[in-house]
Amino acid sequence: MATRTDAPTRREQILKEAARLFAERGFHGVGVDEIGAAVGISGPGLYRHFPGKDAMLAELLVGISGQLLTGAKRRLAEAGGPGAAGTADAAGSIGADPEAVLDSLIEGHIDFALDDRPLITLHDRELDRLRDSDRKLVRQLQRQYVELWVEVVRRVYPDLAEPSARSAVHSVFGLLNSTPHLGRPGALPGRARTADLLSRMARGAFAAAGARA
Amino acid sequence: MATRTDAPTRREQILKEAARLFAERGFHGVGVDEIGAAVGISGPGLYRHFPGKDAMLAELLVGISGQLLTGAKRRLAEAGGPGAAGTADAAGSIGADPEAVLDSLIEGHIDFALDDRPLITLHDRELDRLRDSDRKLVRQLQRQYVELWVEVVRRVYPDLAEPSARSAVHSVFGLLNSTPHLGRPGALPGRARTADLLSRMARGAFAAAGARA
DNA sequence: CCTTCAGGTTAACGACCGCTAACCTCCCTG
DNA sequence: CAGGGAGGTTAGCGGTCGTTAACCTGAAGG
Repeated sequence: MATRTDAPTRREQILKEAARLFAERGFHGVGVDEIGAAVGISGPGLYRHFPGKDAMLAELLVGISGQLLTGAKRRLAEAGGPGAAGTADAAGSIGADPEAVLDSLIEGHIDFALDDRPLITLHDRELDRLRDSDRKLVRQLQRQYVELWVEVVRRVYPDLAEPSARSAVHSVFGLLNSTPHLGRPGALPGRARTADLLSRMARGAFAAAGARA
Repeated sequence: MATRTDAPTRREQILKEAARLFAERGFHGVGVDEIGAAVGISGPGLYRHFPGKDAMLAELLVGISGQLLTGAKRRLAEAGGPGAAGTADAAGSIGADPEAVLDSLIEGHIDFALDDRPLITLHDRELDRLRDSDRKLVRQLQRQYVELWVEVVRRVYPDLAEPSARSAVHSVFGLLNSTPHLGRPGALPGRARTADLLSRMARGAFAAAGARA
């Protein structure tokens, strides 16, 4: 996957601006004219690229969920190590150092939360505005992502019962997804420092959850 | 403050149902007719109790912020202990055991997050839909609440710089406010167990943030 | 040079929504 | 037993919004 250097397509511009506006004012609070204006065209011109306003939200949410899940699976496979390359199922490849895998998952989620704040906001806020089929798809991707985390967490903290582990995972998501509330980017003590703080807190939260539960 | 035993007034019914609907589908996603239907009257009947739809949201958000702040101040004063009753300013009364104060703040926030889930959802989601004056008021109350936490946290972890402490507080709010994602009430391992888990995780997160920062 | 098509434009339609107007009906009170 | 206010009702207005229709334009291709 080479790094993108070419200019973003009009479609991508639209998705990016729509994400920002939806995050700022909510799906119903943004009109198609505003989205159009944000990319320099006006109103109905959007319909050359998307069949409707709903479709933009759907593509955003499916993209987010898929990206999170894909990234997590990749990290899990990598952390399995070259020695475990032959392992068939991803779940089995958590391997010898589950703690490193958990750290990697945390790091990946933090990267996403810091780099795509509007998407993180949408991700758990506008899900109910989707058509039934899209919503089911997104929920399925989200559930897989959660279950992947739960498995890793339980590998690190075997005493943690599954319902508690799932609650803990959701809570840590809440912690990591708090980045939109951390002030405008620039008021932060630096991206690396913030990422480090979040990572330490997430690990600390899990450790506290897993201690003699 | 005696415990309420009398029936809720119509106004209170409306606010409760409006909070639930706003949390479920967003402020713009709910019509006044639906709010009316939820309390057994229909549409414009609401205007006998509120000057407009905006006013309902405003009252909800101001109420939430005020209630959180008031509760926190009370806990801080109580934890100051009877011996510190003469202390003038609240900030000065954190007293001998700041860790106990922090635990109390956490407990209070958890109670709120578990008992009033729709309000917690609204609290950081629909703030921008308010009139300017109301939004300023809510933000001011929220900021005071945050600053109160920051002071206590820095008392417990003196090595933590202020920006980091503020980030940590916001992150822990994210953690505690994740309760709406924890599944329908009943799928949880019991309220007390959930509260305990959240409390441990919050303390663990703060501890990890404060360790040699 | 003519055609085609991607990607725009403006006008306008139909639905919905917040809110007001006008009216009705108990229930309490002097 | 008047009467007045609290708390409803339905009808409807005005504005907004998503979407469609009809039209335009510049660049690529045979």
